[in-house]
Amino acid sequence: MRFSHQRELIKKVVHSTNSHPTADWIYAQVRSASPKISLGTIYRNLKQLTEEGFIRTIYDGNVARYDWNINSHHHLKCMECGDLIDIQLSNEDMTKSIRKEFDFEVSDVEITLLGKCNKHN
Amino acid sequence: MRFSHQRELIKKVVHSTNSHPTADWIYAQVRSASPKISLGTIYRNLKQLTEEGFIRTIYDGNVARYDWNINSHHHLKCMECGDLIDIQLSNEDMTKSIRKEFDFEVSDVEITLLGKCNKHN
DNA sequence: CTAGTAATAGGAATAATTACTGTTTATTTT
DNA sequence: AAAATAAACAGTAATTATTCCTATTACTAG
Ligand SMILES: [Mn+2]
Ligand SMILES: [Mn+2]
Ligand SMILES: [Zn+2]
Ligand SMILES: [Zn+2]
Repeated sequence: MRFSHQRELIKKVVHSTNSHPTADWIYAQVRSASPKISLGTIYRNLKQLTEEGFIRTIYDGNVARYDWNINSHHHLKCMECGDLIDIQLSNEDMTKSIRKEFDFEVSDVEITLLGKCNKHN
Repeated sequence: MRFSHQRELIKKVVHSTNSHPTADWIYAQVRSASPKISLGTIYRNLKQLTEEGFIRTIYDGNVARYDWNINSHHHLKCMECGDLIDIQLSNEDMTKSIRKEFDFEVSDVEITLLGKCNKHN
């Protein structure tokens, strides 16, 4: 993977926020620093950055979001405001018991817990 | 919700398979019984059936899939063939500890475990 | 039967994402 | 350092999934 100014910017933007941004949001941010960038470049690089392990892609309903935090963690999704909140759940036990019971080799666990966050009490 | 022939067909198709079909697949099936049906009708009714609790909508990456099984359960997703396999995980403990720790009221848990199913050993 | 309302078909519109093409640019080779 | 090579880019078209709109059809209550 060759160096690219655009990719560095994209990486920086993803790493700058905790909000699990969409491609579109990232596009808007990167644009202010590099106005000629195209959305295709955003998507292409987000995919590359994911493949190289610099960021993670997560799915929120039917849109992709990007996460600087590549450590294994999960999300609480508020049904009111849509926020995704990071959460840590040990999935080692799960992985083991699933290998045994289902003969299925788990390599990644995607968990989203839907509900209401404390802003809506 | 008034009776509709089309909706009954759609419900029947979803209930006829364990494969967590997409709207498109359902469309193809329903079409053979009711060739004039439109994709809009499929989506509208899938949404209604979900709202009324006859089926569940689940997200597989960025496409919606539909599940006749409305009981709380989760899925193993094979990264090789894309199959979704039903799995039961008790999420009561999880829900409780999250209420305590995050002040977040969980109403639904979406879990997808990505990996390889036993077809690929 | 007739009015009112719910549902439909068909197609247009939108949103997210990917693919294509000619041009630019980083890196390698001379 | 200049030329050659190949990766990356911008711009745009195409695709895919989904929703929205409109005129038409079909139940249902009066
Ligand atoms: Mn996260
Ligand atoms: Mn299922
Ligand atoms: Zn919230
Ligand atoms: Zn498989």
